[in-house]
Amino acid sequence: MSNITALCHTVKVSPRRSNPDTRPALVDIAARLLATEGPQALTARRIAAEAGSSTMAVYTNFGGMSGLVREMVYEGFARLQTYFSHVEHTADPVADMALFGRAYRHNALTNPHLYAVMFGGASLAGFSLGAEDRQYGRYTLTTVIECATRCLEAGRFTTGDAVLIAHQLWTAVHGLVTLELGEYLIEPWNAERIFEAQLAGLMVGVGDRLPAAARSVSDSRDRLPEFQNVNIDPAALLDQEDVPS
Amino acid sequence: MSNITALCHTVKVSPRRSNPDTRPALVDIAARLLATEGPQALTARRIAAEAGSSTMAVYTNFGGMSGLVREMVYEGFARLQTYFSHVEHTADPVADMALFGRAYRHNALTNPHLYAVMFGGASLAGFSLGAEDRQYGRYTLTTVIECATRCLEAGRFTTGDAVLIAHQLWTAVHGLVTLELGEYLIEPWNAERIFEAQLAGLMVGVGDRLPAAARSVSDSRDRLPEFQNVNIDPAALLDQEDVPS
DNA sequence: ATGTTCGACATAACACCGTTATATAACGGT
DNA sequence: ACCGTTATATAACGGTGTTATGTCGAACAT
Repeated sequence: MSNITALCHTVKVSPRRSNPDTRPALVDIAARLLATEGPQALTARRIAAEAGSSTMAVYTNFGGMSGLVREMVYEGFARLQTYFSHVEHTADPVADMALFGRAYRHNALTNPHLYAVMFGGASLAGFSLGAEDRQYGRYTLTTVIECATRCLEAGRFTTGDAVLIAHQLWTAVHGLVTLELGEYLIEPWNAERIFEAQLAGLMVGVGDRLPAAARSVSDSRDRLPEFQNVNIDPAALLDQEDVPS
Repeated sequence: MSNITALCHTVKVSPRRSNPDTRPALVDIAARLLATEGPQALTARRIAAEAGSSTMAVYTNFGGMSGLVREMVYEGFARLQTYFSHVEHTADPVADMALFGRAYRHNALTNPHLYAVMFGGASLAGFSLGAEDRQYGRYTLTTVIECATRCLEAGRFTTGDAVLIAHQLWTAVHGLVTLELGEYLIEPWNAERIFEAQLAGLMVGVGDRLPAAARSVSDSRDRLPEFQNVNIDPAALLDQEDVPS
């Protein structure tokens, strides 16, 4: 009797919660393996062995390897967002804009494998992100869009709209960073040159005056060392909703 | 006796040439599978079954799957070079420059999987290109560098040098195309807008006057339909040295 | 013309991958 | 205390690239 009522009302009867420690531990191990040994080390068996459990832990906690690399992508965007949160609003919005580009590149060069999973992920484990996952990337871009808006309001940028300009910065820096990360494609010293030229050229291209743009880009370079001290908390993943403590 | 002399002189005794048809057939099948069914269909067993042979054919002809995808990369750069060879020198070098960008994007959007292998190849079959393979990409870029030189000589570009400008165009368009190919990252209509803005902004950013740059970019768009009729010869691979007939 | 030889190809096995079926054990609600 | 549900372990399945082994055919030397 009560069984039937329970079935009709709520089916939550008596589940067994998974060990709350294993899930973050798996993410942590996966992130470490990805950073230290590259994508080929990111296998279910390896991760399970490293965690002292079986491969089933990956499936109960993430539903498969796809869910785990999805978590990696979230982590990657979270780190990018962390860097973005460290660029302060100054009196020179164009310099702030350039600093966003530098933060983006700094994040990619600091976590190259993670960045590769974020955007080249279609190949890893035959996994590709869904539409809803992509929203994380677009949410990250809103910070840059706001900065572009400030540049437009300040009269520094005169061409295009804020969304378009933010996308221009994104695609340009992403292209450079991607080719920079792929070995033997661009020499490292050349990448540095191209990046600076790309940054200054973009500012001029969207309407800023050449001398002012050059000065802003130069100023933003002086603010780059701040990112060296940014503390990336490995536990500060985006999936904090199930890690309440 | 003569055995010893033969050994000392030339070791070429009596090899069995591999069937001259199988190697191009495998490349052709691989290219077709990649284009029609994507990277996950690019397996040794599948290719061998399609060719009616065993997986060993891949190893005798290419030394493994790595060699086969290397051939795919060559094919990809050859197609890009084919498109590049179709941009003619006009009186407006900036329009030619912009057309190179359009040719690059057209090639990537026409052969998306091939493009992904060319630059995202680190993930496919755990294969990454070597330094010598990368030279193909840089050779392809020389055409663009020459065009940038013409722009500089014409006084249209005033900032930077030809190599730097060509790299700026490459990285910018590559970044846009990469994000455009990754699904759900950029809306298609937005990609079009960003590309046009990227193109015009780059020209202005490297020193061209805004109205002239806008006109050149617009003119280059009118020349784009020529690429629709470009005939990509599937047999015109870069490894023609061993296909003498 | 004939024998020899060496490599291309086929078959089957190996090691590894992600995934899943099954059994067992541990937890939460009644 | 019981019982159901679910996490976990073990082992297996189908798939991958790769390799060992054997066969056979084509090209050279005689």
